[in-house]
Amino acid sequence: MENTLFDFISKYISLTEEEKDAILSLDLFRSLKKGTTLLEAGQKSKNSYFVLKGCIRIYYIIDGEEKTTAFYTEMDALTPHCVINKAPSEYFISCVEDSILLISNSDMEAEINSKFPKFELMCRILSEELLAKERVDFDAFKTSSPEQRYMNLLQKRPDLIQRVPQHQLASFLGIKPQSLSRLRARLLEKKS
Amino acid sequence: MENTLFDFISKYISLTEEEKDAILSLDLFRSLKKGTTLLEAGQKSKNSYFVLKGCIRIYYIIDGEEKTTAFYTEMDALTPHCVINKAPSEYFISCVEDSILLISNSDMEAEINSKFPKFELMCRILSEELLAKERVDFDAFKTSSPEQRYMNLLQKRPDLIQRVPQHQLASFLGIKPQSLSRLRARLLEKKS
DNA sequence: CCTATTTCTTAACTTAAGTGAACGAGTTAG
DNA sequence: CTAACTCGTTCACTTAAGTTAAGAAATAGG
Repeated sequence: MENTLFDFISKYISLTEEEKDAILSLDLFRSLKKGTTLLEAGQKSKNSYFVLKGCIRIYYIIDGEEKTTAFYTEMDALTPHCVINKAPSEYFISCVEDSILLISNSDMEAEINSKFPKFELMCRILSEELLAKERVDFDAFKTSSPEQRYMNLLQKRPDLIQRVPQHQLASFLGIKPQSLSRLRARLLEKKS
Repeated sequence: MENTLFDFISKYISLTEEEKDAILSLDLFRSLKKGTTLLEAGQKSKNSYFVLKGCIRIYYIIDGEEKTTAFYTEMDALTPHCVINKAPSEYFISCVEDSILLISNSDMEAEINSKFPKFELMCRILSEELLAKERVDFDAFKTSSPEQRYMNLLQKRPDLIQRVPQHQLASFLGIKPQSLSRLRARLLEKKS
């Protein structure tokens, strides 16, 4: 489990054994049951999440309907919007599966960042990378149809289609569950 | 013009007069004519842009069609994906209007960041903010219809609708120009 | 000033997503 | 064990976006 974390960090900076021990001694790992809510809309929070194992999702409740917009799986990091803009959250975060997460809080991170420039550097590079990636994903979404988005997902994150309920996938693809069902039927038709 | 830049920076860190002079002495401001291409698909580049005045856009050419996915106006900063992942660009960047930009390159930034921790800090906070904002925008896009997206744009960036050609706005909203025309006609109908 | 081009709109038709409802399979709770 | 739910699928119908084409309006270039 620790390896997942240090493999991730090593993509950006290198840590000494002492530094690794210091991080582990903070005791930030948490095991959570499927369905556990990590953040609720309207709530304020300073917590960021790093997924070591499992899957968590962001969802909104709009007109009484759940709209899932993002999934985070192994090696994904997530700092909720409410932590950045210090306002109540617009969305919920919950566990899609039993998961093991690293949960840190922004005060602690600020302290570490100011003490260890190495860590600040990692955070900058990571955010820049994630931002560039998010923009490319957004662009791909804008320029493609639901069907193309589904096929793209099938290519890029085939695991998601297996581990996540269809109705959550549907809103992730920007459509209704019935449309996803129909779309899948249409694709099967085409293949034969 | 310099004020636009320093107003922006002051939201994150404070600079001494010497530091401001040092930045100005780098002579990074560029005036560009409407239509000027800043980056082409397939090309590699290390340049980042900060818009002091005017408007630039990102567009893809997919099946021979231009698809505009983003607009950057006054006080917006843009580091293209190809600068981050050091691969050829997937998209074009060009000026929608006559514009004044600050153009920096990543080698220079890396040097400045390592010399001035203050600057590194600003970059981290800025990227984190932009990432959080990009995610919220993406979420809003996923969870709304073209009509809602248009009305949302009317609220959040009314200037864009004035200064940008409709067919570029259309792909920005994820639809075809004809659909945007029809959508606008439909909305006018509703009002009366 | 006029032509060529680009941009925007309109229309008729096609295709696919939204809506509301119903059904069966699988799961959960009493 | 059964009743209540959740989940995925299907269907009929509505609505809106895609497509193709044509023409009007605005813009740019010679």
